[in-house]
Amino acid sequence: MSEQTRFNPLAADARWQSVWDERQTFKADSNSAKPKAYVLEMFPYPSGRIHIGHVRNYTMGDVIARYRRMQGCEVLHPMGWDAFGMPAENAAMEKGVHPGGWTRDNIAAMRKQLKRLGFALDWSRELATCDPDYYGHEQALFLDLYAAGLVYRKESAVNWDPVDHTVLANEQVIDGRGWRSGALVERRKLSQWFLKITDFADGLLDGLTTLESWPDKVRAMQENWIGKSQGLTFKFQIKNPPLHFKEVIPGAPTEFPEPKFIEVYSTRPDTIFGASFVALAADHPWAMALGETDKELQKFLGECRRTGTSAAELETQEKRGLDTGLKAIHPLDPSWELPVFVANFVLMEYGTGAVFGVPAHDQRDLDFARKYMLPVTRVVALEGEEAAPIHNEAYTGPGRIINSQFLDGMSADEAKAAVIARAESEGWGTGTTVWRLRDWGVSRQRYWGTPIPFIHCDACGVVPVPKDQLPVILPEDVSFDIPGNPLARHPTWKHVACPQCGADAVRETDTLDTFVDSSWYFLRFASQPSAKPFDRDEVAKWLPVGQYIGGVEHAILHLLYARFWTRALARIGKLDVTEPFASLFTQGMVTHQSFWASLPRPASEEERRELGVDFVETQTWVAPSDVEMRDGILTHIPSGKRAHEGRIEKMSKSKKNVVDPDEIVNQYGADAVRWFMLSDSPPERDLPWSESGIEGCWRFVQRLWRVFSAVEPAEGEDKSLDRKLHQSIDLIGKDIEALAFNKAVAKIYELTNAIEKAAPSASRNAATRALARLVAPMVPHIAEEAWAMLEGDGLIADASWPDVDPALLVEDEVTIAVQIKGKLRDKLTVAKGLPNEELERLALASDKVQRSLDGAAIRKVIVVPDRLVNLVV
RNA sequence: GCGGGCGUGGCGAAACUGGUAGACGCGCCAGAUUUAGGUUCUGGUAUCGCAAGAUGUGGGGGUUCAAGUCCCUUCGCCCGCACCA
Repeated sequence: MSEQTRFNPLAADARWQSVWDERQTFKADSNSAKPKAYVLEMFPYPSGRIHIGHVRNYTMGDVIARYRRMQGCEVLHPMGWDAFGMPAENAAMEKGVHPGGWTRDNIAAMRKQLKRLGFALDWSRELATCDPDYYGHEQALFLDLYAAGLVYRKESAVNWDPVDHTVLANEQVIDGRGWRSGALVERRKLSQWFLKITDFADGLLDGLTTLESWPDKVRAMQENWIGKSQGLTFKFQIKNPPLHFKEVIPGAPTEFPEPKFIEVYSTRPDTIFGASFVALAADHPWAMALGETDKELQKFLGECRRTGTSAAELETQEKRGLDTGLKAIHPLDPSWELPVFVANFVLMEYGTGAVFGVPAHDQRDLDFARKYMLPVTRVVALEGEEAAPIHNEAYTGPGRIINSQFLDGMSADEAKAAVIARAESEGWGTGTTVWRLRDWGVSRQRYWGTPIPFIHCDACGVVPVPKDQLPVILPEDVSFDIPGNPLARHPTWKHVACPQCGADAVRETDTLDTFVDSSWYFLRFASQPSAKPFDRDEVAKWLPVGQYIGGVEHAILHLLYARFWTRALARIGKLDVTEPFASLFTQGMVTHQSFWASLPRPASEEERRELGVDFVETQTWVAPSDVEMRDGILTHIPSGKRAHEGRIEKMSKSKKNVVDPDEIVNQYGADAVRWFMLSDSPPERDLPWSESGIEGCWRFVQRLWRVFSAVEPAEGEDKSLDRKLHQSIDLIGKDIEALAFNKAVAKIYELTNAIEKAAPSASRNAATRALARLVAPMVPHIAEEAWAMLEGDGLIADASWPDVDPALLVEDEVTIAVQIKGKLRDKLTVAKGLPNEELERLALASDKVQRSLDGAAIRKVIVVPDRLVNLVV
C-alpha cells in the first residue's frame, strides 16, 4: 500500500479537532428554532486520568449527539467536572499539594485527553463544581430550599474517627475502625443538615412508573430503596411498667415515650392473633432504660451493638433475645399477656424499633420462638390445611384467617382492613405507611466541598447567609498537616458578624455532600446566567435530558438525588419539569484479561528468620503486555517464568490489566478506539478489551479509507447496491436510536463489504458518499477527511443523515424456505409477492423436495407468503 | 431470602410480531501477492460424516404444521438489596 492511500489518524485527528474548535461547530444555541436534543453523559470526577470506561461512556453519547445533529436537531452535549470530593483532600495530605490546585491540574489534563477523542462537545458550557461560580449558585438554591422548609438540622449519630477528627461514611468504616487511621470508630451525635427527601417519597416512587425508557433494573432498585410498606402502628399497653423511668434516665421525660405503652409496627396486622411475643431493638429507649438497672440486660445490649451488620454476619447470626419480664397486653384480648423481649434482629432504624412476633408466619419469629419455647399458632391457612402443623418453616403464603375470633374466614387483605378499622375506632392504633427512605444527611466535616451558607449566632441561632453575600467562598489558605476539618480551625474565615444582630458569630464549617453538586448540574448546563443558578424558561427549552448515559453504580444515589432536587425545585416554582432524565442508559464495564505469575519478592524479617530465605515466591499480577506465547507456553517476558490466565475482569491498577486511553489513541488514532468501543458487545454488557480487537478496528479504518479513495468518475446504476444502501441507512438509524451500536457496526461492515464487491458505477459512488455520512457519528475524523476529499459541502459534522428511499427498502426477489414437517429441505429464490398456489407448485417441483418426500402423501400445506412453504406429511 | 439479568460456534455476538439459527467481527485454516515483517486479496470455518444426510441455542418435558423465541420444570452464572417487621 502506498503512503498516499494510507489514512494517518494522528494528523487528521488534530486537524479536524481544531477545525471544530475554531468554528464552534458544537456550540448549542438555546434560541435555535430546530427541535432540541439534550444528550448527557455523567460528568467525571477529575481523578487525574481519563479511564477507558469514560471513553466508552462518552463515545456512546457522542454517537447519539452527532446522529441527532445530522437529523437536524439543535443538540446540547456538554461536559464538566464533578470536582469536589475526598480524593483531592487525600492528595493534599499525602503530597502536600492544595486540593484546588490538584483538581484544576487534573481537569486540564483530562480535558486534553477528552479533546483528543474528538467528542462533539459544547466546551463553552464547561463547568466545574469547585468553581465559586457554580457552588455559589448551589448555596443560593440550598437557601431557597431552606426557606421552603425542605432543609433542617437534626442531631444525628455519625461515625467519628477520633484520630483524624472527622466523620466517616459507613463505607469507610472497616471492622469498626477508620480506614485511614485504624482507630476504633465512635458513634457520636452531631447536629447535621438534612434535606427532606422523604417529603417526596410518594412522588419519587410514582414517578418511576412514568420512566419507561429507564432500565427495569434501575427502577426496581429505586423502588426497593424508597421501600414503601403499609400496615398498622399500634400500642401495646404494658401491664407492669417500670415505676420510675424519670429517675432511671436523668432528664429523660422530654424525649421518653409514654411510659405505659410500647408502640409497634406491622405489615401483617391480619396475623395479630398469632402473636406470641413483643421484641424491642437493642437501641430502643425502653431497652436502654431497663438496661440501666439490669446488669444482665446491659451486657446483652452491649453484645448486640458490637455484632456487625454485614450481609454475611447477619446471615449466620443466631436469633437471640432476653426476656425483660415486662408483660404486654394484647389489644384485642385484655386477658392475653405477651412477654416482652429485647432481640438482636430488631432494627431501631425501621418502623418503631419494636415488633410483635408471629412465629407461624414469619421465619425470624419462628426461629426465635423455637429457641425460647414460645407458642406457635397458625392463623393463616389454605383450605384443608387448617390443622397442618408448622414445623421449622413459617408459612408466608396466601389463605384464609383462622383461630382469630372475628377475623376468621376473611382473606388476608380483608383481615388487615378489619384490624386497622377496629384499631382506629378504638383508638389504640392507626393505619400507617412506612418508608425505608430516610432524609438525606448532607453535612460533611470536610474542606473540599461547597460551604453550607449559614451562620451560628449565640443570640439569633442559625441564620442563613443573606443572598447578596453569596458565594461563601472556600478559603485557599488552609493546611492539612494536622487531622480534622481545616475550615473549623482556620484563624479568620469562620468569624463573621451575625447578619441579623451584628454580634460576633461563626460560620457553619461543614460542607455539602458532593452528591448535592451533581443533583442539579444538568440544569446549569442548560442555562448559565451569572446572576442566578439557571433561567427557568431557558431550562424548559432543553429539559428533560433526552438521553442520559452512565454507569449502573449510580442507579440509586445520584439518580435518586437528582430526581429529588428536580422535584423540590419544581415545588418551589423554579422549574417546570419533575423528572430530569427522560431516558436513561447504563453501560457495561470495559474488562480485560488478567495474568499472574509466581515471582520472587524480598522476604520479610520474619520469613528470613523462620524459613531462612531471602526471597519468597508469590502469585503476582503481571501486565498483559508482558505476557506472550512461547512454544505454546504462556510466558512472563521480564522474568521468563510461566504465566497464568486470571479472570477477565474490570480494569484495575492492582490487577495490572489497565490500558491507557492516551497510549491507544497514539497508537491507533481516535477513530479506531471509538470504533472498538462500539463494536461487538451490546453496550449494556461488559466489553472485553483485546489487542487483536483494536487492531481489527484499525484495519477497518484503513479499509474505509481505501473505499473512500476508490471513488472515480463512473456511470450506471447498480440496483442491488442501491437497495443495500437504503436498507442500511434505514437499519443503522434505527439501531443508533435504540443504542444498539454493535448492530449498527455490523450493518456498516455489511454495507462496506457490498460496496467493495460492487463494480464501479454511479450507484457505487453514491453509496460511498453515503457511507461517509453513516459512519460520521462513530468515526468522525476519517469521515471529515473523506467528506473533504469527496467534495462534500462544508463539514460532515453539519451534513444531514442520508434520506431513505422507501421504494428501495423492498426487495423484488425473496428466498423462501421449503420445509417438510418443519425441516428445511430446499431454498428457492423467487419473485416477491407470488401467490400461495404458485409457491406451493414451485415447492413441489423441487428435486430435493421430491426426493425427501419419497412418494409420501401430503396432508396439509402451510404457506407464509414470501417466507416459506411447509409440507405436512 | 427478595429483586433484576444472563445461558446460542474456539471467542464477542446476531436472529423483527414463533417461520431458512449462527448475520457481522475476532481468531483459526488454505491459497495468492508483496516487502524482512503485524500489509492486502481470494476461499473456507457449528458438530459428526467421504458423501447423501443426521444432530445442534444449559438439561428435561409440553403446546404448534413450525420453538433460540411461548408454557411447565430443572441446573448454572452475573449484578443489586437485605434480620425492613
